[in-house]
Amino acid sequence: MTAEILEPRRRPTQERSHKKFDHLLIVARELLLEVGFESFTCEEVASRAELPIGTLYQFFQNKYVIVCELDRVDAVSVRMELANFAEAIPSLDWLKFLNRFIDHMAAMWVSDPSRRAVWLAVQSTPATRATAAVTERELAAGVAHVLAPLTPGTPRERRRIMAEVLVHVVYSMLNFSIRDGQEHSEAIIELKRLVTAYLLAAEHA
Amino acid sequence: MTAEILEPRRRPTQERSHKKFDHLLIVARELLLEVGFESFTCEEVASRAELPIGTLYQFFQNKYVIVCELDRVDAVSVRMELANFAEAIPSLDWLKFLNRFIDHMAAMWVSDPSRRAVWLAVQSTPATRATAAVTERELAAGVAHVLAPLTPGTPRERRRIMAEVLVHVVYSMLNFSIRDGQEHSEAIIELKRLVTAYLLAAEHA
DNA sequence: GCAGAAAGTGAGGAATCCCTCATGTTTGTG
DNA sequence: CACAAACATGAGGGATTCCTCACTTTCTGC
Repeated sequence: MTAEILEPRRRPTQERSHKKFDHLLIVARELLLEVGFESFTCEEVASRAELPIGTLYQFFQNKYVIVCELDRVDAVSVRMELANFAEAIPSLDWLKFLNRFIDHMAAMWVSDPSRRAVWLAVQSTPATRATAAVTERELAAGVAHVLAPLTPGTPRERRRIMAEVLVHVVYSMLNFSIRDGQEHSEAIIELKRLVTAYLLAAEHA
Repeated sequence: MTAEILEPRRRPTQERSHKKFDHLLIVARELLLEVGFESFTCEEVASRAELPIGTLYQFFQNKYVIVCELDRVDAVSVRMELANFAEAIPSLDWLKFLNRFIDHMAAMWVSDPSRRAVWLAVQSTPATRATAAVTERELAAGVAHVLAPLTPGTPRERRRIMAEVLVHVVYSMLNFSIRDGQEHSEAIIELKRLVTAYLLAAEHA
């Protein structure tokens, strides 16, 4: 049951294709936000990017690979933000830390709606879900790493699971908070309550 | 922003079509579990049901309507179970009540994997998501109703939101717990911890 | 038993998508 | 400078899916 990870069939080495590769991803992201994953086609991406379809297929076997790549890009960005936060914030008050980070994530999803579109896309088919699960687990590992010095009492394995649950719940509630096309900030408040209660309970256990 | 609800174009009144209607739904559910929503086609449903394609289109405009109908069926079943539970269990210990009900839901998702397939399907496109959101909100209203006598201190509006969050988180974590095609019971344990902590925190606030 | 409503049927036109592949061009390197 | 590797291109074959619509059959109520 090794998850087949969807990767671009080829990554550019030369500058010229590098630009095309990146441009395709930018256009793909816009299109995804605009039409949703179902109506998202490779042909339309190539056409909007004003690149021949053959060029797109040089890099991406199909649309699943494209959205997985977009998801990976977003996850990298989240991991970087997480690292920044972890460095900048006095590490003792980890509850405040998490709450702020959740606010930050929510702000990102609002300011850049394509993040949600990408997340929804990768969740929507078995193949992309499997790839996204790996990406999500790596992210969770990062979260566990940040949490480690702050919750020394928690066993390693337990922390791993908690981090995975946290990541999953945060994404799922972020999604929930944007139902009907606009932000519902109460949902974010509840998310913070939920996460806070969960972590406090774990600490006292 | 009134959500367009996907409904069958016609519901049977006569017995003969009633049977066909139900049979189509049964077959559709099997197919959905087998191939996933993307590869799920009306033609294949009709073919497996050994009914002409025209008959299917008598009832269902397209595949989105079919999965929304399946989702509705499942939601009705959950509401009934919820009512049963609410009646059978001594109502004082509502935490135990929720924990048991979550176990029950998990058991259902394990014993009937098509439930997850249906849930995933309705989550995967904008149109079905909107319809499913309505169904989910109705379910949440039911949960709020059950919770009401048990948490008299909580304001009505707050309880409504909490119920919606609960329902959303439970489904999302049920889904999480079945990653990779098999149950991960730790995830269910964490779900119960999460929900318990959330509710306790709300009670003490 | 009859009229009108409900239900049943399936061939087929229209519309996409997918993605390869044969051929030509550019770039990097020894 | 020459050769290999990387890159670029886009026409088109193959495969699906969608879903209507004109016509027939069955049922139901009076």
